[in-house]
Amino acid sequence: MTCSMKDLNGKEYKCFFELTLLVIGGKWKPIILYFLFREKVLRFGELRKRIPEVTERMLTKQLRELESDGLVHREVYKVVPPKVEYTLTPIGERLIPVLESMREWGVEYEEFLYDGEVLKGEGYEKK
Amino acid sequence: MTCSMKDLNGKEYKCFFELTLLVIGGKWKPIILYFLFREKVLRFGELRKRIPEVTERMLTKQLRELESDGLVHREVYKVVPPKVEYTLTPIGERLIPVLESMREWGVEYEEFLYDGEVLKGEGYEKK
DNA sequence: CAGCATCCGACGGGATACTG
DNA sequence: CAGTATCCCGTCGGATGCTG
Repeated sequence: MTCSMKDLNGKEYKCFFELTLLVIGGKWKPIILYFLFREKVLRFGELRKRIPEVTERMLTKQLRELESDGLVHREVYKVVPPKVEYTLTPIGERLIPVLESMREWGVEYEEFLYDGEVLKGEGYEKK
Repeated sequence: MTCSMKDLNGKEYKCFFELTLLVIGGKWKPIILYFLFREKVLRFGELRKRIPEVTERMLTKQLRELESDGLVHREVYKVVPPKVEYTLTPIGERLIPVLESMREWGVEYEEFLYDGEVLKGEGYEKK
C-alpha cells in the first residue's frame, strides 16, 4: 500500500481511508446523510427540525460540501417562497453501509467503555 | 434514533457515528491502526519509518489518544536505550473491518470522481 | 530511542444579524 | 423559506529545540 499524495477540492489525502474521512468528517455530515437515507427527500427546514442543535450557517455549509463532493443532490424549485429539496446521489447511498458499520462498532465500543477497561476508576459519569 | 448528549474523555457525541469518528478522526489514526493491524507489533521508530510524513510530536499525540481510548496497547520495556512496543487491543482489532469498508468506498468514490460527475470541467488534476 | 515543551498559523465551527 | 455576511475563538496540527 503506497500512499502517494492526491487531492480532492484542494484537500490532500494519502490513502483511501483519508479520502473517506475527508468526505464524511464534517461534524454534521454523518447525521445529515443518515436522515437523507431514511427519509429519501428532505427540505432545508425539515433537516433543521431533525437536527435542532445545528445552526443554519453550519447546515448550509455542510450541505454545500456534501453537494460539491457529489454525495448529495440539491434540487431548487423556482417558486415563492423558495423550496429546496435534498436527496442522496447513488454514490452517497453507497456510503450508507459504511456508516452502518461505523454505528455498529460505536455501539460495541460504548459497551466496552462502560465495562470499564478504559474508564476504570477515572470518575467517568454518564449524563 | 434519539441522539442525546454523552461524552468521551471530555469530547461530546450525539450518536454512534460521531463516537466512532471521535476515535478514528485524527489525521494519522487510520494509518497507524492499519499498520498495527498488518504487522501486529511495532516500535515507535518503526511506525515513523512507515509513515514518513508524520512528525514525532503528532505520532506521539495520536498514539496517546488511541491508547487512552483503549484501541492501542503500549508496552514499555525498562531498558536502555528505551524500547516501546505498540499493539492493537481486541476492541481496536474489531475496528479493522470498519476501516476496510471505508477503504473500499474510498476506492469506489475515487473512480466516481474520475468519471467526472463532480470534476467535470473544473480543471482537476491528478498529481 | 522515544519522547516532551513551546510557539504558532490555519481553519473548522459557533453566534448573531441581515436578505432575495 | 432558505439562505448570506461578519465576527470570533478554540483546537488541530506543523516546526523547532530539548531530555532521560
